[in-house]
Amino acid sequence: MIDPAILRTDPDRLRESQRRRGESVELIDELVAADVAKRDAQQRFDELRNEQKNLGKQIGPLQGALKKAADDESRVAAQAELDALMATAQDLAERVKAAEAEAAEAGARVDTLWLQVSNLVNLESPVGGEADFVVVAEAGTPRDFGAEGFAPRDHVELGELLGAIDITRGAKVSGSRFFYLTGPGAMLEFALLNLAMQQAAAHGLVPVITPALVLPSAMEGTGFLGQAAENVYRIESDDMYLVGTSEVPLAGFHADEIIDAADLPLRYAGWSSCFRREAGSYGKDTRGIIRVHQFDKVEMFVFCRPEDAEAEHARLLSWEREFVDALELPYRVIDVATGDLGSSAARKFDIEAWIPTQDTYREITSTSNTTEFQARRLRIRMRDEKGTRPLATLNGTLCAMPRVIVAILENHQQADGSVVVPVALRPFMGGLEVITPT
RNA sequence: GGAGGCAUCGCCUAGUCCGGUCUAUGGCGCCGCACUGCUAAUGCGGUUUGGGUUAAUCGCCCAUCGAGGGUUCAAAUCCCUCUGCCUCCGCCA
Repeated sequence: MIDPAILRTDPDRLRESQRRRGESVELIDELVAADVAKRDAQQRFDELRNEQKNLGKQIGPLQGALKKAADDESRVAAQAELDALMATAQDLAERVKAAEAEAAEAGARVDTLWLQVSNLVNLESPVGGEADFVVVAEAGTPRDFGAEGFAPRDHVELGELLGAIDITRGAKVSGSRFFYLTGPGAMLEFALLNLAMQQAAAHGLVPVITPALVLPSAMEGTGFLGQAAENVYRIESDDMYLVGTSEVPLAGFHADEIIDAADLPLRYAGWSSCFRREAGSYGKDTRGIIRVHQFDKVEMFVFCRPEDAEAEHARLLSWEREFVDALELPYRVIDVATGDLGSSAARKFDIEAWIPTQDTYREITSTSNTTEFQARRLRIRMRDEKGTRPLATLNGTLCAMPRVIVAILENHQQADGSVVVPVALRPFMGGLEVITPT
C-alpha cells in the first residue's frame, strides 16, 4: 500500500505510476471519489457518536437523582425528564448504528481499491514491458565451446550422466515440473546452501529457517494475492498458502511491530522451500529444472529507513554479484522495466546467468526495493526522532537452487561430461574438484 | 483431540463479580522543564496506536482494553464466536 496522503496531495503521481506500469489509471479516479465518500461518512458517524456520548453522560446522574428524589412531585418531574432523554437517546442510537454501517462500508471500499494499486514505480526504472529492460552490467565471458572442440550438453543430460538430477522419477511421483536431486546433485545444493549462508553471515545477515505455509494475511501483505495469485498454491482445507519465496514469511516476521530506528537495518537470510503453480507458463521451459513447482532458495530480506532503501538495494545487488562471482559464472545485470516489476516493487534488478545450451542469459536472482509498500500492508513501522512511520523493505535472491545448479553444470562442464566444481564450493563438498559421470 | 486458566495504552499492574463517577489506576522505564558545583535525589508536566478537523501549531472530535459479532440509551465490564499463551490429560515425529 502507498501513503494515502499522496492520494489527496498529488494523485497525478499515482496516475503516472499506474500508466508506466501499464495498469489502470481509472482506478485512481475511483479511489479519489471513494476516499472523499469515506471521510464524509466517517465524519457523520463521529459527530453522531459524540452526541450520543454526551447524552449518555446525562442519563446516569439523572437516574441517581430520581432515586434520591425527596417528594413525589420532584420524582415525577425527574421521571418525565428521564423519559424524554431516553426517547431521544433511542432514536439517536439507531442513527449512530446506521452511520457506523455506512462508514464501515465506505472504508471497506477504499481498502479494497487500495489493495489493487501497485507500488509507485521508481522514476529511474525503464518504462515498458518485459523486453524493455536495460543492461546495467556484464561480468565474465561465455565459453566458446566451438573453439574447445565439443558441443555442450544441457543440464538434463549432464544431470543424468552424473546421477545428479532425476526428472523422470520426479514426474512419476509428483507430475511434471518436479524433480529429485540425487548424489552429487544433492551434495551440490547443500554446498551452495552452506556457501550462501556463510557469505550472508559474514555480511551480518541473520540466518533464518522460515515456515513455508502461511496465513492469508502474510500472503496479502507481501502483495502476492494480486496479479500473482494464480501462481500461489492454496491449501483449501485450512485456508493457508504455500509460499513462493521466503520473502513472505520474512516480511511477516515483524508484522504489527514498531521497531526502534536505532535497531535498523535488520537484515535476514531466509531458507525455505518455494512453491509455484506456474500457471500460464505452459510450454515454457518444459525441459529440465529451470521452471519447477518446488525448489529451495536462500533469500535476503532487509528492513530499513525509507531514506536508506536505495543504498540498501545497491548493497543487496552487490552481495548477489559476489555470490555469482564466487561460482565463476558469466552473467549480466538488468534493470527491470516498469511493466514487469510485480505489484510490490518500485525497482528491480535481475542477475541473468549465461546458459550455454540456450545461447542466452536466464534469470537466476532478483532483488526488489519494495519501499514502504509491504510495510504498510503488514503494519510494520519504525520510531525515530520524526515519530512513528512505515519503514522500507527490500528483498534479494542469494541462491535459488535449481537455476544455479543448471548454470554450474552447463558452464563448468567438460568434453567427457564431467563438471568442474567452482573453487568456492569445494570446501563444502569434501574438497571434491570434479564431478564425474557414474 | 479433551479439561481448565489467562489476555488492559513499552514492562508490571488496578478495574471485570454488581454496565454510567473509566476522560482506564498506580509503579517502573523513557522524554521535557525546574531546582542543584556535577551526578544523584526531589518536584512539575508529558509518554498506546490509527483517523478526522487545521495552512500548520495549540486545541477539539472519533475509534482503540487480544480479534470479530451481539445485548443495551450506554460495554474494559454482560453474552456468543475466533485467535494466542499457560497448566493438566491423550496421541505423536
